[in-house]
Amino acid sequence: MPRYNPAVVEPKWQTYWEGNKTFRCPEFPEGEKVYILDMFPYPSGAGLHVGHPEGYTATDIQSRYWRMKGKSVLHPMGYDAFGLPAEEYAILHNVPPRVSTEKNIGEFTRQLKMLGFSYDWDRCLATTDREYFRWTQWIFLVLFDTWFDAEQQRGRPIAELPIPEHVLANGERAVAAYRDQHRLAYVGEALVNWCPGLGTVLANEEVIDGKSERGNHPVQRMPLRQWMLKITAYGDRLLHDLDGLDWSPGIKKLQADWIGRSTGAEVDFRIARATEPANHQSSSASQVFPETPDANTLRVYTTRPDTLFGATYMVIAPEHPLVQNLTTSEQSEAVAKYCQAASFKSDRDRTEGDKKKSGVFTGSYAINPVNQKLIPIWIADYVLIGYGTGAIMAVPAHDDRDFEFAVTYGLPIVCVVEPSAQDSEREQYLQGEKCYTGPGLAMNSETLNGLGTEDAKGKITEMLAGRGLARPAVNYKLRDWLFSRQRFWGEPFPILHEVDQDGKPTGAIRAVDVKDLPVDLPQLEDYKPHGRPEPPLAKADDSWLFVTIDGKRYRRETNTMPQWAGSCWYYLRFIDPKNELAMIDPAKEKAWMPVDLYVGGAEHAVLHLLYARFWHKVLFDRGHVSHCEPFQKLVNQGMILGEVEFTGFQSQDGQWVSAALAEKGEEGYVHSKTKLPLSYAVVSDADVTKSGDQFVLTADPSIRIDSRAHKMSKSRGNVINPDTVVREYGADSLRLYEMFMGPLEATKPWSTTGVNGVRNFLDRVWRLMIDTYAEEMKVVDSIQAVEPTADQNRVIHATIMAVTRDIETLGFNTAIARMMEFVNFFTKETVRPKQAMETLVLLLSPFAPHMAEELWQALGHDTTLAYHPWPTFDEAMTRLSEVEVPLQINGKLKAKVVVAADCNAQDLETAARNHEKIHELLDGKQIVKAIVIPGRMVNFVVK
RNA sequence: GCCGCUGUGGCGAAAUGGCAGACGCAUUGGAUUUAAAAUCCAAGGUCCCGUAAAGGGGCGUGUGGGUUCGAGUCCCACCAGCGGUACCA
Repeated sequence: MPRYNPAVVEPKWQTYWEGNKTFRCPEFPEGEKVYILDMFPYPSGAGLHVGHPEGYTATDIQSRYWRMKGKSVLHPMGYDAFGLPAEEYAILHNVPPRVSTEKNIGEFTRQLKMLGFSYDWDRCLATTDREYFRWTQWIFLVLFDTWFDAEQQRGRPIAELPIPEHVLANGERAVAAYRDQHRLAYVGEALVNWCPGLGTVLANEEVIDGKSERGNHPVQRMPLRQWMLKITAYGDRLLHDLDGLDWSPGIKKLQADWIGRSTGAEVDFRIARATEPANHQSSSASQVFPETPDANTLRVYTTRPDTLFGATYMVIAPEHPLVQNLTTSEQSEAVAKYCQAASFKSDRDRTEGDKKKSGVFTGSYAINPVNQKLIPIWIADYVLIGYGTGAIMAVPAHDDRDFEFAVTYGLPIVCVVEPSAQDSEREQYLQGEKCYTGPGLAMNSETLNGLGTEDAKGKITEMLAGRGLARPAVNYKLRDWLFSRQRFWGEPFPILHEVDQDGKPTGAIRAVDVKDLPVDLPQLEDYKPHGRPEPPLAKADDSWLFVTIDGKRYRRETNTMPQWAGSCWYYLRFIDPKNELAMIDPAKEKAWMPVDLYVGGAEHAVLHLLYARFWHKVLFDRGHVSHCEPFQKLVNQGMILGEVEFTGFQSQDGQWVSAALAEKGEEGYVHSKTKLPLSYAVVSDADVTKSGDQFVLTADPSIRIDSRAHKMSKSRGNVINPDTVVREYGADSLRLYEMFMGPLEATKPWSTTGVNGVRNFLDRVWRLMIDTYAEEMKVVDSIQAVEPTADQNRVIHATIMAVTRDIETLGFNTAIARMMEFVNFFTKETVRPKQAMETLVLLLSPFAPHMAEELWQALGHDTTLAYHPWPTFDEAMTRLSEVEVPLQINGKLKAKVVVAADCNAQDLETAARNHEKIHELLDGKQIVKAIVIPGRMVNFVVK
């Protein structure tokens, strides 16, 4: 085999690895362990795209590297296969979801194996496997069996939930209902996102701009009884435990912002009734802040209690329970009209566009507890019923939204926080002409005057708390996780609803016994959604739907779990994938967890990672896992864009229009002056010239051409298929190219000539060692069993040092560059020490494993190099005996001098002064200072 | 609007505060070849002065300031592109 032919080499080694189970991972680590995990793919019908191998190659390099460093490496792969896209795909192709899913999994597996990843395939799993979702259901039962003890800040068994006296007094049913309310998995009436297009409800996280993330269908808000998971209980821990994780600050911030913890105070405002004097009460009757406000009290949440004196009106959400109560007869018509309009508005309408504030006056007033002033109560949809108390005190001087509303409706604006004296807009703030949201000194606030914002918050909260009118409060943007879906292709809930003789639910629920898990999906002819909120599982036969236990009749829960469920814990199952007795063997869990490196796309920054962390914490609280966080180090690979394209714009009559004149219109692009529609066309790079900092048409330089890479998409036709790349260049080239493109975390455009470039490098490596003219596999004659020269040793050791460091820091692009330099160097050497060649093969093996194995064999080894010790280096060998030191005058490079590498500062300075050119330049100048750094540089500061 | 990321040759990119552009693509020249492909070797930031060839000098990391003997790197302000997000009181 003379020439490098990946089409032969690659399948050969894939077969070898598979046949010898080269990458089988031991049950328990032997020595130090490392758990390297990819975000498992969703096996869509489209197959792997080039974004997948990017992260997978990065983890594969690390896995192979650590194996050679002697660690026990757990590196598994599986499939996240339940959920909407798979079901939509099955409907489209008119096959049962299980059939199409298994077919897609087969295709993904073929592609992953084609790329030579060193997974332990014996651990492969899919979330749709009955033996897998059995334990997903089991974990759901753990959630169902857990309540959150706010005092201890941890989840505890439901049996330990203290039952209040008054509940106990109401008997067994009341106690059961009380327990059900406190479970981490509970049924709640929630204003949900119902998506008729998909026939299911969606989590808040799955709704983008009032449309479904998947399919872009409109979403309506409607109240439905749904399974919820009490993730909010873990809000503080999910936030706090981010501190100890080795994640990028950006991702941590995304999670923190999503959790959205804010601190402030709840304050009660007494509603002014015509029948009682305005200052009837200035404190609550009991001097204790009531758990729930009475009908004459409007409770608000504020993060700025220091601005209470500036509260000039109040706003309640249109859905607020006090709307009726507060509306006076004169206002009732206007209020009814406004609230009705608000309820018909979709979330999209509410938030779209310029967000002009609208509202309506209720006719009622509240009493500001700090100064007894009467302030009007308004209704406006910029206040959300689902956050805080659904009501706010409006401080227009210090809140942008309140300011805008106050200006619209002519409400008073009173400045109570003094901006700094240096502020150029200070006067406008003080006059209430502009809104000041920063900190400052309290003013117009009686006893608070002169206090800083933080001090004022504390003081006023304390004062009002003493009168039973306020308490410190914490709020989260995070909402409880809506956990049920009305679709077929998901895990059934292991829950039974008791029914009476007429088949009506009694309200009692019970868990399916663990021994009866899994609850499998029923056989259904027609599992398609029908646009109504009853789940398709309700169409199952009675034999599936109804069960009788201990003489009681039950109907199964017919909702299914969302796609996130299976991906919340797959990393645990990889550790013990075949365990039939438990989710995981605790000893194995302890030995392998946590995940040491988790690599995947940033699109999972909030959803998957937050949900998985939540489940993990519950399992931790209940003693099933030993660490409180699952993923120690997280790295997000950047997106791979399509090839860079030059795009020009053309008007309807085919005339070129400069990109400078094109702007985005309602649909597509329009001419910025004439507003006529423009079409865009890809321009060949041969017709484009660079002019200044932009590109123009060579034929007409007045036409500017856009140059950029776009996201790969079917519609744009710029999708790169890994199969094609492997066929034309080989898997090793694909792997190497994706690592060479740039930093792992950066967004990078694809370049086919770039793939060709790394293939070229692999060819050079091949020719460095293999005699391409020989008939048989044979190394070149220049490879000899001799000691390397000093120069060769320097290159060898410097390369080992750099590649080792770069792999550990995930700097794969520079590691490859170092190996290229190595090859460039040794290509010129007529004698190539065998030891040097072996070193290169070992260094290259994590990146291009097929070629490395083949060369390793050609060099005379008869086993895989996968466990061969990683090359070591001697830093002393990397140093040159002489170095060239730059000489500067006033920081400007003027000359260079060659000195011994160990030359001390004094000798170096002397050498520099004696340098002919420097000597000349220094002549007649006064040297103020000389900065001399041995081995690096000399700088003379002169006057 | 807010948040985040990114601005370095024709392109992808390197560079513990110390020689900007390693490595690769594309380009150009040379060697080899009957020829081509392939391969090997070499060249190049830019402007100015100068020359047969040399050589010499200035300017260069989005813009403007600052810190420093010295800034692509640190600080401040701004601009542009990309991505995310949407009234959370």
